[in-house]
Amino acid sequence: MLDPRRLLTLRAVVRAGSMTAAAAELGYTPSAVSQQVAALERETATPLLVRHARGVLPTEAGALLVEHAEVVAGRLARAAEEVADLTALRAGRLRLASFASAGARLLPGAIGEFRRRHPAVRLSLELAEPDECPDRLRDGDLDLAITFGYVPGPALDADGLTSTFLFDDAVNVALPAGHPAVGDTLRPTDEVDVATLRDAAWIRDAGSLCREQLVDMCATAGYTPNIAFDSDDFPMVSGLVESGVGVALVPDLAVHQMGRRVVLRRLRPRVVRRIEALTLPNPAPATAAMLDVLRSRRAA
Amino acid sequence: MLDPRRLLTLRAVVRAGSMTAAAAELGYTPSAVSQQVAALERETATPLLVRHARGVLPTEAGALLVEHAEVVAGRLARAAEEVADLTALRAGRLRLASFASAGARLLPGAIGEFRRRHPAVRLSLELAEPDECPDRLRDGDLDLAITFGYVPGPALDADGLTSTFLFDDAVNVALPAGHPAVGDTLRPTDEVDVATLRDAAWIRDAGSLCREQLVDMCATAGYTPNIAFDSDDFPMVSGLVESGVGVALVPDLAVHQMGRRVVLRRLRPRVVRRIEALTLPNPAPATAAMLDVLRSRRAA
DNA sequence: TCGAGCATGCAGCAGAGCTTAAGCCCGCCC
DNA sequence: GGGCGGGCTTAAGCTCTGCTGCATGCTCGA
Repeated sequence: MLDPRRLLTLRAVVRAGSMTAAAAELGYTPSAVSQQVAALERETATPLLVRHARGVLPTEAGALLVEHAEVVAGRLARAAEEVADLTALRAGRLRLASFASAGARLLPGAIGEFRRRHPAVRLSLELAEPDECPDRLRDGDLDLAITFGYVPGPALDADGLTSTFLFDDAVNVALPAGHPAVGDTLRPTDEVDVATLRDAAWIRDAGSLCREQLVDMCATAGYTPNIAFDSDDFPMVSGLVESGVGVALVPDLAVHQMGRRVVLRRLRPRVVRRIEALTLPNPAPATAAMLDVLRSRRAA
Repeated sequence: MLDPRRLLTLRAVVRAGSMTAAAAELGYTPSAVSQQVAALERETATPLLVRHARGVLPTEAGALLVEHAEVVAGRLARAAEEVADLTALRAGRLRLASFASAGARLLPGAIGEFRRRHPAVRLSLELAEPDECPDRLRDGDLDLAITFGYVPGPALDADGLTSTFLFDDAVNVALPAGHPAVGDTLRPTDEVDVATLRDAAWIRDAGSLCREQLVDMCATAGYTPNIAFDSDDFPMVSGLVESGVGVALVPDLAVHQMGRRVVLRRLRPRVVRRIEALTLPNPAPATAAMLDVLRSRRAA
């Protein structure tokens, strides 16, 4: 394969009409240009320029190479330009993933803000559970994932990834209005002790992290929960709670999906989901820009 | 503009899936490849690869650059290939020029031979007088010109060009059968002394070199020719000679265009046209190949 | 005949870029 | 769980490409 550097030098020479003029354009001495061309002629074993009193003219082979050099130069320029567009957020894509409740409550605002700032970036969003996100980020399937981890609870395996704390999402227990474990004495500000729910039937969020979290929480309180139902849909959970099938854990982010006859109370000991944005370290510009948006909205 | 070398390295890395594998392909150490990629990332101020336990994957910007690199690599390969085709005479063009009588007698055979040897080379031929050929060669309008110069006579201005002697084309005088300067005593092998044509009317070849040559020849013999007619068409010259308008100089190459009632005799002192092939020094392969053909036919 | 402009060759030097060696991180296997 | 191996990175050093500066040869125009 030919040396692209020399090919571009040849192009400059033919465009300029003389080695001296090309050298001036390229910021070299005529000697350097002459040597480059000579090397290319040696490489191709063909004369590429006919030397002239007033400069040089390309031979057939020279003209052929210049045509290719034009394409190469054009590509190099376009490549640089497009990468610059990418870094300046005048182009590019951002592939987001999030768990369902953040998708409904947190992201719409952030995405709106991002689109306002960087309208040229193509956005995509899909739902994904926290535990599948790290691998998909590492595989290059995703750029940024909104995940959560329970506190207390095991940390997510985010080795080699950068996690940005967004906020803590408090977890409530959802109870039917007259639940026996609650009685009539409950005041709106009261918390419910996990231990008092020992005999409750549980309606459990089917998300893998949430499944484990319920069991862990009850284990800490000294019992194994009686799980009556698994569901991944909060409106359905709401209906089940309302109709007295059982109680459920409902984080703040999903509260708006609960019917109004459901009673929501904080837990004691406190349980929160730590909401985070997960990215590769050294993220691409669009990803970094979205992190900025998320951070700025956390502050607000 | 981006460094094409580094761009191609990036391409190799992404294709290979790891820097180490790419280094092996390229014949470098992994360290060298890593430095190249790092330099490119510095140059573009953008991460191009995500580092992985089992190798690397391109980022969006990296994939973008690889696409461009593919085009560049393709062009470089095609360029090398096409130049190789040119040098191997599997492609290319050869622009010939010649004066009229060589075009009719010398070139058809040579061109046939050339086409047999190198059928892929596109040939073109145009008529051109010897004195315009050097400049057109130097300007790159022509690749090879068949020219002639009279001997004795001034040499053609072929500065900076290479001339290849082909053969000498003897010049005859064409006379009407019973021309007074000849009488009835002329035998077929006789020569005609230029001096004896002092009083002849001349029909002159209109080609610039030939115009001058007639005057020079007569001046050497001590007189100024009486020019009755200028023509650039040998059949017409033939007719004029036959009908007794005058005499004319006719080189061997044009003898076949003379009518059979015209008498042709060698001149004393001898006059020849030196037939040459004119090219640039260090000619392109197709041009060199045609020189070979011309030389080989000269030998035969 | 001289001077200006251009290409080229040579000597010399600077720096790009390679190699070697060591380190670190990650995943795997015993 | 700890050693191990594959892979990327960094630092130091060296090689060699490729540039500069200058002298030369050439052509053309005055």
